[in-house]
Amino acid sequence: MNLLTDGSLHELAPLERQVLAVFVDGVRVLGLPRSIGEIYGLLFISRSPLALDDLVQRLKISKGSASQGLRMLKNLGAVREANGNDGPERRTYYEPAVELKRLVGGFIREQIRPHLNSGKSKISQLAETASQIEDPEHREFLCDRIDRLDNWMRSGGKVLPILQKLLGQ
Amino acid sequence: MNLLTDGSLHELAPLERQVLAVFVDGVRVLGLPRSIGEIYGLLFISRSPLALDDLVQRLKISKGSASQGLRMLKNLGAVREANGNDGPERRTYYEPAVELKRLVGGFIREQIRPHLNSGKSKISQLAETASQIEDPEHREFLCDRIDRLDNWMRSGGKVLPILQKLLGQ
DNA sequence: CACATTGTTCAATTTGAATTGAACAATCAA
DNA sequence: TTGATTGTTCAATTCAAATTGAACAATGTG
Repeated sequence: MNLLTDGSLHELAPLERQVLAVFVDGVRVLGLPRSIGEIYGLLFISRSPLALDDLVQRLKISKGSASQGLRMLKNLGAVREANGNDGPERRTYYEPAVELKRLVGGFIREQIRPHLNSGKSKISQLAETASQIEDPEHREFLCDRIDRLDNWMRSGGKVLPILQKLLGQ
Repeated sequence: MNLLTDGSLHELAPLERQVLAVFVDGVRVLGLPRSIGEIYGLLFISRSPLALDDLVQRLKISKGSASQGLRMLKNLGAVREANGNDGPERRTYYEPAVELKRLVGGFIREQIRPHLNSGKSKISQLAETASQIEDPEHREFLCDRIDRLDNWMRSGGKVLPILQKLLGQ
């Protein structure tokens, strides 16, 4: 039990609620679940790192959600374990990564790249299939479209690192 | 009734199915509904423009879905009405916009910008609220974080047009 | 006009993803 | 060892978003 009055047991303040709202619909745009926004948002607006239990109590979510949410945020590199500030505490505390560069990088790596890659392999299959069409005119049309698709993917792949660089301040 | 054998009444060919699959999970990454991917995908891989009824029959979706899907795609600028190829046909036929630039532009305009804007206004409210916190240390912390949030938004706003330009070939 | 065709709207339903909660590890302390 | 604390897993449930389908425009045709 934490003896310091750090507010972990209180209800959310109005300001905190508003911040959470911003993050909740921020992550929805990115196609991530609401709880991810709440967890990251609360860490973002908290002065000291929080443990899983703090999240459960203050956000009124289940341990399961908190655990899974933290895992995803760790994978995204959006959250890290706070290195033990005082003695050998057992619980692990988390703090947010607040550099836009890192957040964007993690999102691209975890959410965008995999889709781009699986897309590319699907498309080379498509090209194969299309090249075997009988009717020459139809085949030409299909190959043309698939080629276009392939170019989209390439463009995407090229733009991502640039994007990352631009957002690195 | 179309007398040309353009395949509108047939089942989807394997190749078409594969293309749809690519688009379906393409749009899922963007947080758009599956039907959007199917509709756009079928238009993309069809040699001639299709009418609402063609979509209903070939994709086996309801008229409602097709209508709403086409509306969204029109708003995104991803689909346009095919200008009457032959006489005064009553149905309207649709064809896909295939320039990446246009697709990205529409998505940014319709899906990203609105969120950025509403986010900005929420954040200026937040800054207001935070500046009224009593405790100076806490206030400073909060203002700092909110300022950071604001910077993220600005960065986003600046990067979008660059992104658009980069994808314009 | 009556009737057919094309398309829209929106309440009801379905579906898929997020969340819960209970059982289960794992780690430490007495 | 037992019990307390911290965290994970996953089947069951809940919930929000997408889809349906039926009623309703709108437009053309004889």
